[in-house]
Amino acid sequence: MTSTGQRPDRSRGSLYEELRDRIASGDLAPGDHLVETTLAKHHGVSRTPIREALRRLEQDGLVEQFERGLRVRLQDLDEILEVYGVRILLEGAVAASAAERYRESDRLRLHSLLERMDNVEPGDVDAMAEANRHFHQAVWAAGHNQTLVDMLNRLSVRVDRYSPSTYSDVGRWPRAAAQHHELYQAIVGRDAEAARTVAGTHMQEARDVRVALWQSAHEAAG
Amino acid sequence: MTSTGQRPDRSRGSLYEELRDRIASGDLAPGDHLVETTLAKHHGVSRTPIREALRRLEQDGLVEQFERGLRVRLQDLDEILEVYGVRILLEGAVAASAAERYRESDRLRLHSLLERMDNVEPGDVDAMAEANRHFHQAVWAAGHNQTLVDMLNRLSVRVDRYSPSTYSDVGRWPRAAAQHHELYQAIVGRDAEAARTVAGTHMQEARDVRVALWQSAHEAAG
DNA sequence: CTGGATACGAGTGTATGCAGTGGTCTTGTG
DNA sequence: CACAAGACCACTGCATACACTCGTATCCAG
Repeated sequence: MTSTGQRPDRSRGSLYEELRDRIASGDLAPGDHLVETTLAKHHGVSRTPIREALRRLEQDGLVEQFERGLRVRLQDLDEILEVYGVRILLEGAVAASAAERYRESDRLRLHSLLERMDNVEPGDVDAMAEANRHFHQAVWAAGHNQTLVDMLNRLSVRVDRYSPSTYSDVGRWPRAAAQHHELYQAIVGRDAEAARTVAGTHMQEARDVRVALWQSAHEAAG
Repeated sequence: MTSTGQRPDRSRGSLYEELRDRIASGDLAPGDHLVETTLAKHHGVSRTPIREALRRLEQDGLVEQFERGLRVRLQDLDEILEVYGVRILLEGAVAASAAERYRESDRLRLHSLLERMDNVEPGDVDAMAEANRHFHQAVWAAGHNQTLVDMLNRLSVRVDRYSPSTYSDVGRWPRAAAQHHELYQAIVGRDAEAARTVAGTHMQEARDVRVALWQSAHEAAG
C-alpha cells in the first residue's frame, strides 16, 4: 500500500462508478453475490469506501439486499417497461421545456452535437451510444430543470445494462438520427408539443429495442 | 455502552429517518453545518452509520457538500416549482395507471382511507397530513408501478419540509377532501384521463399552497 | 502595526478491529 | 442410514484508530 489515510486517489464518486460499470458491463452479473471483502480486495481499498458505494448502488436499484448480504439485482421485463414508461413521460417533458425555454445560446451546443452525431463512423456502436448520450444530455440541459435531469439520470442508470446501447440494433441509428434532427427542429422552432411528441416517440422506440434485447438475452440463457 | 457489535438496535434505515425528520422539522435548519462527530454523539452511535445516513440524504437532495463538509441544503422557489412540476406529471400518471389497472381488491383499501379522511378532527393538521399521505400512497399502490412510486417518494421527500403539511393552510382541507373523492370516483370508474386530471389539479393546488408557505417563511426571515 | 511563517485544531477519508448471526459441515446417536 | 446437536466460519454492522488537509490563531521580524 503506497498510501493510507485520506488522500482519495480515486475521488469519491469514482469507486461507485467503477462498480456501476462492472454491473452495466455484466462483469458483475445479475444475481451475483457481492461480498464486501472480495470487492475491497479487487479494487484495492478497504471495506469502508466499498460499503458507501454499495449503499449508493442500492439506492440506484442496481443492487439489492438478499439473504445476509447484497446481490446484483435481477431485472424483469416489467421493470424495464415501468422505467421506460416514466422515461417516455419525462423525456417528453424535458424536451417540451427545452422548446419553451429555448435561447440562442442553446442552439450552438445542440447543433454541434447533432453534427457530431451525423459524422459517426457507421457501425461504431460505442460512438453512436456516446453521441446519442451527449445529444440527449444537451437537450436535458436546455430544459433548464435540474429536477427533471436528476430523475432522468436515475432512470437511465437503471436500464443501461446488459448491452452498451440500444444502438446495437442494426438499422436503428439512421432512424434515431432523423428523430434527433426532428427534435432539434422542434426545440429551435419553440414548438413544445412537437418536441414532447418526438422525444416520446423516440423513447418508445428505444424501449422496444431494449425489450427485444432483454428477450433475446433471456432466451439464450433459458 | 450496553451493546457493541452488530445488533442494529435501530434497524438500518431508522437513523436515516431520524436525520431526515430533524431536517423536515427544521431542527436542522437549511444552511446548518453537519458535523459527523456531533451528529454521532447526538444520536448515540459512531460516525460510521451516521456517514451512511448522510450519504443517503445527499442522494435525496436534502443535504449538500459545502466547503469541507456537509450542510442542510437551502431550497429556493425554483426548486420547489421544479419538484412540483414533475410531481404533477407523475401523480397524474400514477392516478391514470390506478384507474386503468383498477381491481375490486383496491377499492376496499381506498375507500376505508377515504372514510378515515372524512372523519379527521377539524383542525388537527397532523391527522390531516397523515390521512392525506395514506390515501395518496394507496393510490400509488393501486397504480402498480414501483418505479413511479419510487420517483414520487423521492420528490415528496424533497419538498416536505418547513411545515408539517400544506394542510396548515386553513380552508384547503375540505377542498382537498372533495378532490380525493373525485379521484376515488375516477379510479373506481376506470376513467384514466379523469383520474389524471384530478390528481394533477390536486397537486397544482398543493404546489400553490407550498409556494405561499415558502414565501411567508422567507418574508419573515428577510 | 503589518506580513508571513509556523503550530494547532477541527473535521473528513480510510483502514482495521471486534462482536454477533446464520448457514454449513461434522459428529454422535437412535 | 437419517437426523439432531454442536462447532465452525464467512460475512456483516458498528466502533475506533489513524492519516491527511485546510482554516485560523499565534508569534516573530521588519
